[in-house]
Amino acid sequence: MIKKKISINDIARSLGVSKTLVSLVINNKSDIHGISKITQQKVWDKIKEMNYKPNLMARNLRLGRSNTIGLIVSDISNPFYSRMARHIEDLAEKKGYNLIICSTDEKIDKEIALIKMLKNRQVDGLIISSSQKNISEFNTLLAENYPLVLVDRCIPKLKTNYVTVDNTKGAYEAVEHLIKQGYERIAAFAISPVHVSTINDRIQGYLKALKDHKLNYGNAYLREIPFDNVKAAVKKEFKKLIEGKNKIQALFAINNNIATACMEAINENRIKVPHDLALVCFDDVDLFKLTSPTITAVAQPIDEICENALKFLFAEISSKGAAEKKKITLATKLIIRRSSVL
Amino acid sequence: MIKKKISINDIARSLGVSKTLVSLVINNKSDIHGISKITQQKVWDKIKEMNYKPNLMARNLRLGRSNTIGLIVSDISNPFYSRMARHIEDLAEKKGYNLIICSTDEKIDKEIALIKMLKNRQVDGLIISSSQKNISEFNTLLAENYPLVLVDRCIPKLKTNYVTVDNTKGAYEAVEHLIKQGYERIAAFAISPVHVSTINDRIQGYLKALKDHKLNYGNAYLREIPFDNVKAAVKKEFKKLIEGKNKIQALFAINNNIATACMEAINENRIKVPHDLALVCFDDVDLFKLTSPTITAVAQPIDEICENALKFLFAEISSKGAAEKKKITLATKLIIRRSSVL
DNA sequence: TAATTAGGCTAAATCGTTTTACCTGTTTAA
DNA sequence: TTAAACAGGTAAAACGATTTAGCCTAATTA
Repeated sequence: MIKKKISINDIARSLGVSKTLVSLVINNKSDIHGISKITQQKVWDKIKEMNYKPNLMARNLRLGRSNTIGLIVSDISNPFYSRMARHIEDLAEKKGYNLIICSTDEKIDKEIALIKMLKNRQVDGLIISSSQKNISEFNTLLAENYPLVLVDRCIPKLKTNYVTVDNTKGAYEAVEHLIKQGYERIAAFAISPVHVSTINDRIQGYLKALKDHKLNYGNAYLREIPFDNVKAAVKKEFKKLIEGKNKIQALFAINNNIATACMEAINENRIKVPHDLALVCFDDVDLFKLTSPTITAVAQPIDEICENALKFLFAEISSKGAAEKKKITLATKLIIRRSSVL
Repeated sequence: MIKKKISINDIARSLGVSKTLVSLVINNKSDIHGISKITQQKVWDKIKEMNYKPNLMARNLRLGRSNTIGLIVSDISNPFYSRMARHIEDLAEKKGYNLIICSTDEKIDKEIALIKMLKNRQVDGLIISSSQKNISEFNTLLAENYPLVLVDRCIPKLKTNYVTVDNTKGAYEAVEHLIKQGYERIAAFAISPVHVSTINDRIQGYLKALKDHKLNYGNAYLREIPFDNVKAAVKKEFKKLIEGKNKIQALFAINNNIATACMEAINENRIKVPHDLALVCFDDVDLFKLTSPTITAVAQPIDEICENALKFLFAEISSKGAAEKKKITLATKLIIRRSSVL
C-alpha cells in the first residue's frame, strides 16, 4: 500500500490560492493569464517545499492521452526486437513518452487482445510488427484515426503507415551471393506463419534468385519451420536435407532464430562450413561475428527503422483528423563473412 | 486524433438506468447489491452492442492504481535483461498487469529520474536492477511502502525485497574451474561502475578463488572496463595482458558484454583458445553455445529470478501497510564448454 | 465623474470511473 | 396494524488534474 500523495489541492490550500492558479503556473500558462511573478514564485517554492508531483493519471484522464506508446512484437527477447525496443525507448523518452512492450508469440488472438488492451489504456499510439492477416482489427483502428505505424511487417491492402526493409531484395542478394560462389542446391528454412510479409517476401527473394540463375528446382528445398518449435524442427529437416545424393550445398535461414538453430544442427552433425555447406541468413545479430560456423547475414538498419517509425507516429499523434499515410522501405546490407561461404 | 469513445454514461443513458448500476454489473458486484438478473443481462447486451470498453485511465485514477509495473534495468537490449523482461511480461500479464520498461545506461541520475517518473505514473510496483549506491531515493520509496523488488543487484544496507544469485560463488566456481585445469595467471575484466553488487561480488569471488588456491598476485590482473566503452577498452587492455613474459593464461569476463568483447579481441589477435588462453564468463547467452572461441559460462536462473521477483512484488502490492521484506539468493550453474578450457 | 480597461485571480465544469449512502415500494413478521 | 426487512435501484461525492468563463478592484481614459 502506498501513502497518500499530496495533490494540487494541497498546494493551493496551503498557499491560500485556487488550484486553477497552481495549475496555470505548473503548465507555464501563468504569463498568458497574467499571474504575477511573485505569485508564480510562491507556487514554485511551495511545490518544491512539499515535493509535489502532478498525478499523471489524473492529468492524462483530463487530457485524453497517456504519453505512452504501445509496442507489439512477436517476442521481445528476440535480439532484433529488443534492439528495436531499446532504440524506440530512447527516442520516445526524448518526447516524454514511455513504452509498454508486449509479445504475441505470433498468436493472432493474443495480438488482437493486446491491441484492445492498449487502446483501453489510452496509449497514444501503437507500433506493431504484426502477425495478422485479417485486417479487420486494424481497420477499426484506422476508422478511429488511431495513431498506428506498422514496422517490419506489412499487411497487404491495409492503408496505414509502414516502415519496412526490402526483404525480397535482401534475401535475393543473400542467395545470389551463394550462387555466385558456385553453390547450386540451396535450401531455405522459412518460419510459420508464412503469411507474414517479411517471411513471404524473403521466400520470394530466395525463389527469384534461384530462377534468375537457372536453378530450376523451385521450392523443392524450401522448408517451413513452426514458430513454436524451431530448434527441433530445424534439426529434423536439416538431417534429411544433408543426406542422399541430392544433398544440399548451402542453406538460407530466414531469420536469426532459424539461423541459430541451423548452426546448432551444423555443429551436431559435424558439418564443415563452408566446405560441406554454406550458410547465410536474414537478420544480423552482434554475436554472429563470433559464431562457429560463421554466417553471412542480411543486416537490417534497426536505428533507421525506429527513427522513421517514431517520426510517422508522432506525425499522426499531433495531427488532428486523418493524416496522410506514409511508407518507407529501407535497404538492407549484406554482411559477408568470408568463411561462411567459399 | 482519436474519435470520442463511448463511456459508461452512454450505456446508462441508453438503457435508462444509472451509471452506478452499470458499474456494479461490470465489476460483478451486482449480485451483492441485488441487481436483478434481467437488468444485468440488459446491461451486458448493451455493452456488447455498443462495444463499450471501460476507460482504464479513469478507473485507475479512481482506484489509485494503474495495473502497471515498472521495470528498470541498465539496458533492455542486453540479452540477459531482455529475457528477464519477456518472462516478467508473461507472468505479469496473467495477473492483468503490463510492463513499462526503462533503461538507465548505468546512469544514476537517469535511474532516479525514471523512478520518479514511474511513481508519477502511478505504477503499482517497481522491479529494479539498480546502479545506485546512494540509497536515499529508495528510502523514500520504502517510507511510502511503495512496492519494490530489487533484482540482480543488491544495495547494501537497504532493507527491501531482493532476488539475486550467488554471484560470489558463481564467479568462484568459474575461476576455480580454470585453476583446476592448471591455469595460473588468470585475468579478470570487470565493468564500471564497480560499486554495483553483482560486479563487486564477482570480483570478490575471483579474488577468493585465486587466494584459496595460492595464487598470490591479488588484483594485479584485474581490469576495470568503463560501461560505455566496452569494446575499445577491452581490446586495449587485452593487448597489454597477452604480451611480455607474464602474459596471462586465462581470462574471466564479468558479464556477457565483456565476454563478447573478449572473444572479439581473441579473434583479432589470433589467439588460440584454449591452447593460448582459456575463457570463462559470467552470464550465459543462447548463442554462447556457438561462438568461436567457445566460452564456459556461469548461467543464471532467469525464470526463477522473475518468478520470485513477481511473487515478492505482488505480495507487497496486495498487503496493506508495511509488508515483511523478503530475500532470496538463487544458485548459478557453471556451463562447461570443453574446448574453452584445456 | 463615469466608463472602460487591465491586472490578478477564482468557481465550476469536465474527463470516466467507483463507491457510499440513501431512496422507494413491497413483503414479511409480530 | 405497524415496524422491519428486502428487493432493486439512484444521486452525488470522490479521484486529481485542466480549462472556460468570468469576477473584483484599481487604474486609466474620455
